[in-house]
Amino acid sequence: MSDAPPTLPETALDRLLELTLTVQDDMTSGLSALGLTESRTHLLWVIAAGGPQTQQALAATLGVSPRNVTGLVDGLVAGGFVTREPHPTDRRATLVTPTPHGAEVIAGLVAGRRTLADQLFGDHPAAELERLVGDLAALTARLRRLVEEASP
Amino acid sequence: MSDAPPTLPETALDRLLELTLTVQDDMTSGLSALGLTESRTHLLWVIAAGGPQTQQALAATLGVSPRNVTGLVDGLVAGGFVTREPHPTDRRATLVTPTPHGAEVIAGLVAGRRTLADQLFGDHPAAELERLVGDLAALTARLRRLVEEASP
DNA sequence: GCAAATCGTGAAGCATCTACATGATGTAGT
DNA sequence: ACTACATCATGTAGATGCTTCACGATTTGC
Repeated sequence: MSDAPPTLPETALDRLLELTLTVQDDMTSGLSALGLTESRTHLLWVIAAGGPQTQQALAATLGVSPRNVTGLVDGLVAGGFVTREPHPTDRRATLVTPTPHGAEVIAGLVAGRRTLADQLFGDHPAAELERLVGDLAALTARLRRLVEEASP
Repeated sequence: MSDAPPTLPETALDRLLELTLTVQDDMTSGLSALGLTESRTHLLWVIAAGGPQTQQALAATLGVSPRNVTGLVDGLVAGGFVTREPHPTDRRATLVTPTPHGAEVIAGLVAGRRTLADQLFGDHPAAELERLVGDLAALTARLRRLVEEASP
């Protein structure tokens, strides 16, 4: 097929996409060993950060439909990671609450995150790391702006 | 929940994950407008790069099961992006071949990739870009090594 | 030739996601 | 208080992406 040599910006984008895929792989492979999937882990992580929440709140935070949260919570309940507790004041709602086992797994995830971060970035000089953080943040912000402009 | 302030490496990892998710969003939103999904686009991209191929070859390149490729090609055929042509020498195999419309879409994807790359990186000085490319490549290589060590 | 490997796909199943409909409950307005 | 309307979770139905196992149709190696 017609092969123009990739420009430098194209190379950068390709590397970025490659890294994206690799990060994805790394996450999922580590998670499946714990009996977790990526989506369910994301939900568990949100609960870890924000405490027991209604499924509506989780849906808003995760950016998915409330119906989908029902399914994700079903899976986490089946795995013994969380329970559905009655909401103290609203009988329509349930509070998705980590079990002791779920809390253990969350602690493991937090520790794993730190370990991975150290393995990846631990030996970088602080100045260089801050520059990288700034680069990544700037890229993210720019991408978000592009997405919003495309679909207003 | 217990909130230790994130370390600098943790911040870097968080930014990386954030960027990963944003890239994902950007890709899928642009693609759905074309009637494509990410997986099917990935397959189309491989065909664009390597020409008409058997489904076995596509499965190997994509890293998925041959059975899955059957489904992806089904979708692309239904959308008029590709056809299944008989293999010239092996009557068991089919050559997944882009239609004229599929070729157009591929050309659009190539152009879109360049546009996005320029929007994201076009105004970075070349030296800085090369440094970023190096950083991203090094991160990818390191991650891959970690994945392989974890599951040999 | 004949047995073994290969190609594509049917069948069955799981996970993520969607939109729409429904019952139960909460809230606000009159 | 009673009626509307909004909200919470979930049943139903369907699209997509992925897997493994089984099977018929070939090709290939000996």
